Amino acid sequence: MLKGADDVVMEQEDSASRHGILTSWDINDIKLPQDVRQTDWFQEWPDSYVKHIYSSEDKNAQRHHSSWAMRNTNNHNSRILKKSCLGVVVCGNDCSTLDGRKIYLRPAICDKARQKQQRKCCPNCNGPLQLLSCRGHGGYPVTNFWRHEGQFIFFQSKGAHDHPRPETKLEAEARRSIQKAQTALFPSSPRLRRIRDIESLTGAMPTREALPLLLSKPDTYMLPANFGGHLSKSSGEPMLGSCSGRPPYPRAAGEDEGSGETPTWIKSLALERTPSTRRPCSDPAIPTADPPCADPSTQHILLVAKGGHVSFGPNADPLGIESCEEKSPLDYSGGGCLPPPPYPVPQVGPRLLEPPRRNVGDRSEGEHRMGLNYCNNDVFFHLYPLR
DNA sequence: TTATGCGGGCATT
DNA sequence: AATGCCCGCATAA
Repeated sequence: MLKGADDVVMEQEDSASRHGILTSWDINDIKLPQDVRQTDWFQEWPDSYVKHIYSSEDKNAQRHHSSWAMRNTNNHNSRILKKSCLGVVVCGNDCSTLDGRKIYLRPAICDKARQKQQRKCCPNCNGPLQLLSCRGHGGYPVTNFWRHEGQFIFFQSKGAHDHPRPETKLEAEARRSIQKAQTALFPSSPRLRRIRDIESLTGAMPTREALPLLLSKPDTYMLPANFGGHLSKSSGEPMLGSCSGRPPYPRAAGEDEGSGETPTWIKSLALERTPSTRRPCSDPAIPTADPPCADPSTQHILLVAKGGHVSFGPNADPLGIESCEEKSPLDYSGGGCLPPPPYPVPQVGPRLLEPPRRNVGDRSEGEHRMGLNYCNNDVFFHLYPLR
């Protein structure tokens, strides 16, 4: 990020003005423009210092959605909703699969759920998970502001995300649905429940053979048609993560280069339901080889590629994995990745500047507590004897 | 159970 | 005073 924030803003406003888009406002202005000629498509991945004006009819804007993991932040201003980015959950081992995919999980928005999430293990190498916090706004998390004014919803983003994109909200929701289906299919036992915990967290999926069974509520797994745009209103609305990926005529401002990055497994689910229309979008890169960090029996996991793609490992036995949550910190030299690094090596991006945070030692999450997330190798060795 | 929003409160600048 | 963020609470999905 070599450009200054002001440069970025100016460039974007130049670009926006060329498109006849009104950007000469700030979210804190007493009066916001109401002579808006054109509203924006909903932006799934707003980044940098962008502004958007959405229609107040836009469901996603109404809900202040984002595919970034944004949490509410109190700014002591009830008129302007402020949200700050939670970053992305990565593998503390910085493990990769054979095809170079990284694990980028979506941090839970709810504090309690996020703490629970951080006690779990990497779905790929079983190493510790690490919350990579966002520091894209002067060392602080990127902030998004939402303000409802008249028939418009004004959106402003401050800061450029300095971390990879997490899995989308849609993927997380689909996972939860699948987890529910699993719960219905497999009556609870403590062991199964813990397995499901991991699957819920990581996106681990049932075997493909089992999927049709689990897709008993097909609509649940289809992408919501209202997530991704609003102008078309009645039909043809671009879907978040849909195969079409992009709106038919999106605005240039804040163009979302990632909107076409459909998670492979969602594509696969869509393919299962609508093969004739979805087939051209299928991703041929669904891995067929074993990922490097896990026993083949555990590879029904969600893998997120560098570009945000998601795919599944080959079929797996859902009983082949055991949770290591809430175990004492231990060396994880046998933790799936062979050979493992001698210490966690988060390398998602250089962190040259410490953020101006206070009471860092008191913080209950983020990089500083990754040491608590290590897994119990006794359990792990039991399940994954060294070859 | 989790996401979301609100607002009190505290520390820092 | 502005800002950042923690926390608890309430509500919705």
